[in-house]
Amino acid sequence: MTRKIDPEGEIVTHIKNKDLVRKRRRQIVDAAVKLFIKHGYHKTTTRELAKETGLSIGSLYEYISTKDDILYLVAIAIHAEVEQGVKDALARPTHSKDALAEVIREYFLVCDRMSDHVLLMYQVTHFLPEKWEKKVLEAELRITNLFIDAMKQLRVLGKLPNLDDNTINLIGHNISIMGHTWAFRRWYFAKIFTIDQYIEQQTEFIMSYLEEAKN
Amino acid sequence: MTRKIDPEGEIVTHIKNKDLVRKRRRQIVDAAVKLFIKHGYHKTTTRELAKETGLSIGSLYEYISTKDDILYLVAIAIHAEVEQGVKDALARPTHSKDALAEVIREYFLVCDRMSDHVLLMYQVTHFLPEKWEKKVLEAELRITNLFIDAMKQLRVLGKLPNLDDNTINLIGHNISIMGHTWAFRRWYFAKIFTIDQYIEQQTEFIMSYLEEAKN
DNA sequence: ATTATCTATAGATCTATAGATAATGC
DNA sequence: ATTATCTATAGATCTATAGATAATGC
Repeated sequence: MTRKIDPEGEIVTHIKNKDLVRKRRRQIVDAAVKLFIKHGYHKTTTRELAKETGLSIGSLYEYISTKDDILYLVAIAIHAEVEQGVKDALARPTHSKDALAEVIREYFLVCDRMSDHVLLMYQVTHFLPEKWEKKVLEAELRITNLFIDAMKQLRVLGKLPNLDDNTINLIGHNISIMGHTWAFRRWYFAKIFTIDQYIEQQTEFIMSYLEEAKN
Repeated sequence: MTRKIDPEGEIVTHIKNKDLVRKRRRQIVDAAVKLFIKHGYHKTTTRELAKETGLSIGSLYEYISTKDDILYLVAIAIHAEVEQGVKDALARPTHSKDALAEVIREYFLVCDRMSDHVLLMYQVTHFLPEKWEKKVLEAELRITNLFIDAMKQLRVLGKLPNLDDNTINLIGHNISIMGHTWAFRRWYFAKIFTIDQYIEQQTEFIMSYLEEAKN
C-alpha cells in the first residue's frame, strides 16, 4: 500500500552505481535542508552546499545538473517525511475513541517537529520548475487526502454526518493548513499555547463542526 | 483612529524633498510588487527594478540604501492595503445581521484580489532584516486583531458565547489564515469552489463553532 | 579500463558607489 | 549654490563545466 516514490529517477546523472547515487543524494539533501533553513535557498551557494555535503563542487554536479534539482530533492524529501509520519499514525491501532482526532494529533506533532521545514516549503515551492512544482503540489495533496479519506471512512461508518464531498475536502485542507499554521505563526502562538493546547483547541474547533452538522 | 503608519521615515535617504521621496518610493514599490510577484525577490535585479521604476540605478539608490529596503517597503505597503480594506469594511454600516460574517467576507475578498501579494509575503517575510521582520509581523497581527476585536465586541453584547480570550485569539488567527489559504491553495480550491462558495463554507465552519459554544 | 572525484576557471552576473552632469531655487 | 539624476564601473560573487587525477574492478 505504501507506494514507494522514486522521484530521483528523473534527475539525470552520469554516475552508474545506483546505490551510490541514492547515498550521495541523501547527503546532499541533508546538507541542503540544513543550509536552506538557515539562509534560504537563494542565498545558499552551490559551494557551501558542496562543502557541507563533503563533496567537491565538481562531484556535487555529477549527482544533479542544476541548483534547482537540489531544491526539488529537498521538497520531495520533506513531503515524504511528513506523509510517512501521518501514515504511521494511521497504521497504528487507535487507542482514542476518535480516530480522526488521533490522526490530527499526530499530524500536528509532525508539523511541530518539522516547523522549519514547513516554512521552507512555503518559501520555495513556487521557485521550482513548473513540472516539479506540480509534483510537489501533488505530494501536498496526498497528505491532505489522508485526512479526507479518514473522514470519508467515518462517514461510511455513520460516525460522521452526511456532509457532501466538497465540504469534507475543505475540512481536510483546513486541517492540513492548521498544522502549517502552528509553524508559521509560532512567533505568536507559542506565547499563549503549548503545542498540546493548540492541538486540543483546534481539534475542538474542527470536531464541533463535524458534530453539529450531524444533527 | 486610523493611525497613519509612516515606515519610510526609517529608511535613510539624502534627498531633502519629502514629497519627492514619497512619490519616488511609491513608484519603486509599484515596480517592485510587479517584478517580485513575477520573478520573486531574489531573482529580480536592482537594474530591472530601476528600469521598471523609470529611474537610473544611481537614482534608485538615492531613495533606498540596500535591496532589502525595497523588500521592506513592499511588505509594509501590502499589509497597509489589506489592513485598509478590512478597516473600510468595518467602517461601513453593516447590512447583514451578522457583523462578523460581513467582515470575514470583505477580508476574504481582499485576499482574493491580492492573492499574488499574499503569496509573495509568505515567500519573503523571513528574508527581511530582523528589525523589519518584526514590524511586518506586527502589521500582520494588527489585521488579525481586527477580527479578534470584532468578536470581543460581540461577546460584550452577548451575541457571542463567553469564550476565553485565548480561544478568541485562535479563531481570529484561523480567520486570518483562511483568507491566505484561498491564495495559496487556489490551484486546488478553484476547481471545486468559487470565491463566494469558499467564503460561505468557511464562514459556516467558523460560525458553527461560535454558535455551538454558546449553549 | 571504467567509474568516481577533484581542481581550476570561464563566463556571466549583480549590488552598490564615485564622480560627472543636469535641473531647480534664490 | 543646492538638490536631484545619470553614466560608468569597481569589486565581489556564483553557477556550471572542462580536463586532470584518483579509486575501483576485472
